[in-house]
Amino acid sequence: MRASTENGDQERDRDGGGGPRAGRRGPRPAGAATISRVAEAAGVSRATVSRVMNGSPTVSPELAARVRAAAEALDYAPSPAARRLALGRTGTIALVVPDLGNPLFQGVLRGLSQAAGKAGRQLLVAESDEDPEEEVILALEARRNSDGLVLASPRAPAERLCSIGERLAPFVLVYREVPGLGAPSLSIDNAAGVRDLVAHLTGLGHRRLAYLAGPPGSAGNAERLAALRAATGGLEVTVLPCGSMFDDGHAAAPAVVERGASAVVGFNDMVASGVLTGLRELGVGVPDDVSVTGFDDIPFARYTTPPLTTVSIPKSELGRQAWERLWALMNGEGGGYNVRYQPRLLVRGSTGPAPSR
Amino acid sequence: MRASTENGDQERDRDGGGGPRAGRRGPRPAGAATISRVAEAAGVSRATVSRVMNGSPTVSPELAARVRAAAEALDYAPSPAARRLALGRTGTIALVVPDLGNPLFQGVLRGLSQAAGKAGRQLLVAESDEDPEEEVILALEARRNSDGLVLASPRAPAERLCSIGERLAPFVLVYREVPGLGAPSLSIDNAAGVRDLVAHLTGLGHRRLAYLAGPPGSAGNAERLAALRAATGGLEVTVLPCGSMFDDGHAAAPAVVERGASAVVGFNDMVASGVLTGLRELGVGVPDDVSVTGFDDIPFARYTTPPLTTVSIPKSELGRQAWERLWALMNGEGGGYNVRYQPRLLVRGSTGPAPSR
DNA sequence: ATGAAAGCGCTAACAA
DNA sequence: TTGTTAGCGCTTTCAT
Repeated sequence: MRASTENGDQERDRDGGGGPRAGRRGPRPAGAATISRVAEAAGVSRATVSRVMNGSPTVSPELAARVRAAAEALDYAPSPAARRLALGRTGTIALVVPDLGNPLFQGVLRGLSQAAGKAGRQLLVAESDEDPEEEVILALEARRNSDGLVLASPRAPAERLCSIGERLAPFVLVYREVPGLGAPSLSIDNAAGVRDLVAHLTGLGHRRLAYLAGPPGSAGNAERLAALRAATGGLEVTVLPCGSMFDDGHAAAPAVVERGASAVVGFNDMVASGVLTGLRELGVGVPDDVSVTGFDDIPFARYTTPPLTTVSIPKSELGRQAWERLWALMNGEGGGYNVRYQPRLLVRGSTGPAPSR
Repeated sequence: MRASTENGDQERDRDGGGGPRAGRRGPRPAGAATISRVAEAAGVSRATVSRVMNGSPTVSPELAARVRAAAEALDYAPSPAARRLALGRTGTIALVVPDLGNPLFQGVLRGLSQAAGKAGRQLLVAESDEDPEEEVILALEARRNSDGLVLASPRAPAERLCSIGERLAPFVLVYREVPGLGAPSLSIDNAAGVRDLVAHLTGLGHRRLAYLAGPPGSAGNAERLAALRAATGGLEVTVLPCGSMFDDGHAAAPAVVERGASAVVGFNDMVASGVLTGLRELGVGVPDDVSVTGFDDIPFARYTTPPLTTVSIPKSELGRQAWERLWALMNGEGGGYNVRYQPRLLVRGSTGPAPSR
């Protein structure tokens, strides 16, 4: 499957010891200077070059200068691959998410990328495409190529995660909490968010709600739905299967109307925006005829018509915090407590008093 | 800056040859099986284990089975770090973008991630935060840790890019074309998109346009603006400094009204959506009083009120294609021709006939 | 302060 | 078909 070839480098002979055999194949970037060449050019040992490159203070200024000059002249930079092997450290951390198209994960990606970047770490990203087993495989592989992992795995079964927990360490879990897993978890208090939403809605007089359900199997959806049921004791709640995308919400509009709900609670902002549009197309006024709420506060939520009432969650903060935790873990400090971020209700124009009728 | 420690592993002694010295420090994942241990357990040489792990057909079935059993029992997987060094190949490709929050780059990220993932490659991602020099530094570093690079670098000066072109190879450039750079480029024909937009608008009778300019220094903005000027011979075009985010567009609404433009051409969909909202807040009807167009066709553009007229560009297709090109390049096949994707005009509700007044 | 040498864990010529 | 051996390019004792 792999093309091989390449052999266009002759000039090689380093390795001071004058090894018995010489000619070898060469998967070398063909031109990259090595530590040996620099050492030779500077007239010092490889150890000294290594010391200089790593800023060890135990090198005489003269030598250091000579080495630096030689390195400069040869345009030398240490091979990351060789350092990985020698150091047993990759300088990289990994992020595994189900869907890079989802603003939730984009948020943690950004936060993590910036935090890790600032600390001089590289970031490996993998997308599981919502496949539970794929999440696990990718996590394992990503972890082997990095020093630590941030895992957003809404689908993989808890037991599965626990069974590989040790091989994943150090790692931190985001948007989910798995009891018994030995990793810190950064999650959202979905129930609290839903309660705020429901309180807001009932305060406006709404008694007939419709819930636009997220993808089945999503841990977030399960939590939000359960909280909704718990928070709406005497109320009528219709659960409409929906999804997580604009189009899913859009397609659900007719069903909402048919059920005669006065308020619809979307699984997330995308389905909420979708239903907003769908409702308008159906001639239903929002919020005059029906109120709509979202969840997550994606950047766009402020710009729907009317602007979406939703609960805000700290997406990129999760990424930044994930880095902090991971960093602590990688330094052998404990992972600290789990935290659940409390969402904040954002009342905007898409909700209003229930129509009297 | 780096905490060190770790030393909790004693049991070590491999290396069949019985080397003179023995005790060593050990940055080993503390527990990971090595090829030597598997070889020992299976009673074969390391070479044989390597062969089996790499599916070489030149191993007798018995041996292969024994090796596989031993590997399984020890829970062995080859060290990626060691393979990198031995093979001179990382199994990873890198993507460098200015802003992970921008749907344009998210699109190529997704396309690339999926294509590379399907091919069993890992993906390294770095964000330059719109800093031209940072783009270059990050690109260089990312490239050293990968086998190939996809670079979205709207800011870095062409000469700078050319000067490091060799060290970046193999790589492909997206959303930009740099003559003389020895890398294939996948870009968007911004001028064509703008022409379509202008034709559409003038066809509707618009004569006074306002352009909401993107960030200064953005290559995309420069192209779009130049094309706009070229395409609007006798027309009045006001250029309003704006930016690339929702809020920038939103903030520009008053200026649009003040200039009395009958149509506003947004640098991208985000500023267009922003101005849409801003205009409505000002009591200006869209498209009755003024028409608005965007650029890019981000997922949300269909869901604004009214839905945004824009030009669609193949964001994730760019990512997929980038992988194809990179793959070809990595196999020593030429990079092929540069391609400019032609955007497609999407007429939606945000544009209409110019008011007669 | 500097160098010699022994690996890190794997692959691939080469020999048998 | 299998083993031996020489690296890949770096870091790090240990001895000087």
